[in-house]
Amino acid sequence: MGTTGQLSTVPEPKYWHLRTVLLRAIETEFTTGQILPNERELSARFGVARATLRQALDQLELEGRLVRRRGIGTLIAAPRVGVPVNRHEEGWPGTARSQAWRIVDCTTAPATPQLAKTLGVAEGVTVHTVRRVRMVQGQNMATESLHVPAAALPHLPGFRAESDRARSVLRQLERLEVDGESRSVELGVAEAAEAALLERPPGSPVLVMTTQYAAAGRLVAIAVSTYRADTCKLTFGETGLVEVTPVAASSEVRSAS
Amino acid sequence: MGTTGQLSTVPEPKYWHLRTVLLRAIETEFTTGQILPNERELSARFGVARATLRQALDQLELEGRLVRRRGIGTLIAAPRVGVPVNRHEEGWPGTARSQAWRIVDCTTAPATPQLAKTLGVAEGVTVHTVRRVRMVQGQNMATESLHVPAAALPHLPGFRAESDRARSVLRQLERLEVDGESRSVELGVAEAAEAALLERPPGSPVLVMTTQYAAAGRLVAIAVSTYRADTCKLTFGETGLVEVTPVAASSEVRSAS
DNA sequence: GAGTGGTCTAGACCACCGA
DNA sequence: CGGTGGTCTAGACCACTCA
Repeated sequence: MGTTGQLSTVPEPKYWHLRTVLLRAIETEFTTGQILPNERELSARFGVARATLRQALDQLELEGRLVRRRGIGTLIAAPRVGVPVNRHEEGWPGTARSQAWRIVDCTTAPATPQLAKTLGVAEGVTVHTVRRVRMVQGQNMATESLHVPAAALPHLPGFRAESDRARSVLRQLERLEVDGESRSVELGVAEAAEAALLERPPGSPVLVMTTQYAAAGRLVAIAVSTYRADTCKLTFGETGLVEVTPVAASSEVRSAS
Repeated sequence: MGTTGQLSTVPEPKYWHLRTVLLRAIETEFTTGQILPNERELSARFGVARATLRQALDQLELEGRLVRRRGIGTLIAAPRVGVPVNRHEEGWPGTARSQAWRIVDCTTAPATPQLAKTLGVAEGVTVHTVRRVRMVQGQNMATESLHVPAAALPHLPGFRAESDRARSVLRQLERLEVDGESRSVELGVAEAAEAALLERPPGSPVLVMTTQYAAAGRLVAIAVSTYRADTCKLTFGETGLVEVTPVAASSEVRSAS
């Protein structure tokens, strides 16, 4: 019905058509880990400039279908890893498989205006910040900055070595009865610091998850987690249902009807 | 010497430095909706090729800071809109402000192999697919394909007009006691069909949310939702906590210490 | 050193928008 | 119409990896 005639639409850009062609090739003729022909050969084979070919590869990389390694080549990416982000499974310190998180550093400093506003505390109030990295399948998948107002942890022992203080903060947080959490997810790019921890170049796409933790009706902590968008699929499972097979684009599912 | 000190780190790429400079300018000298100087002037002003400038703008657009409109110019983007994705708030048909969803079409067809596998049904089983569009603040923010095996809706009335059938499917689904849902979120790009519905060019970044709905321990529906990544921030709120002020990159928060 | 992807250039033409 | 962003080209040089 409402189908806008394909007739009136301008010819598809070359790079988009290329992407589609390459995607089909990836799905039918290549397997995970395999190396594509190099960019100069591909661009010659398709009769386009290298920049145009790269535009197509950029798209496929954003979709998580390709991984490009300097000095090596362009590889078929493995399917994205489903990463659970439930508090009681993996998202909260000390619970279950918490060894997946590695503490990077820990600072205790007055809240910046921005952070104070986000935490709902007065500017300059002391805030503990624990930064850690999440490893999944041997890879750094995410970095997280956990911000906790010192006032929320009344029984924190005195000064210690940085790593000990980090552990103390996490332990104290565990003891609080966290009774609510609110999350948001949006697209971002990795700045220099995160990029280094994630072993990716600056500007790499990431999924930024912001989690607010509440205890006794008050906000006690905020975590800003940065997940690699190329290899991660965040999973919010209440109960373990069937595992999700990638359905690809919904339009593809539909178009098969 | 051969030492790998920070000294030897390669100079930052021009486009990345440009991005940082422009980001600072955006935050300090411009306000939402304002138009940046055009690309040719900016590239001249910074002494780089237009392609290099565009690479910087691409990054900022991916971060949701800029919107580019052909024939108009490059505008400062409004902050991302927090879009609730709770079943009981907005994510489920018929509940509360469901008028935010507009039905596009509805098909009833045998399941493709891929869809059958995802739904956990036999291939070729009849499946209803309702496609709809979610509007927020007057804009199309997401498209969704809701797949429901016909067997899960035993009391569906006979043949009807397409829009009536769509409504029947949604109504029937409401009556089921949905007792669990499992979600996943990953990065994707809009294919032609979604792109048109979202009023964006093909290849635009999107957040793909896949939701499995269970009733009586069985999987009764799967929804594949495609949210505009440029303007959306998905919010998974259990309880209405404080609204999340964008914390920006976690590293920025830290670096202020 | 040979081969790879990453960056950058200078220029061209196109599709779209508003006056 | 003139101005905007979108696409595409042909070429150059660099940083990285591996043999």
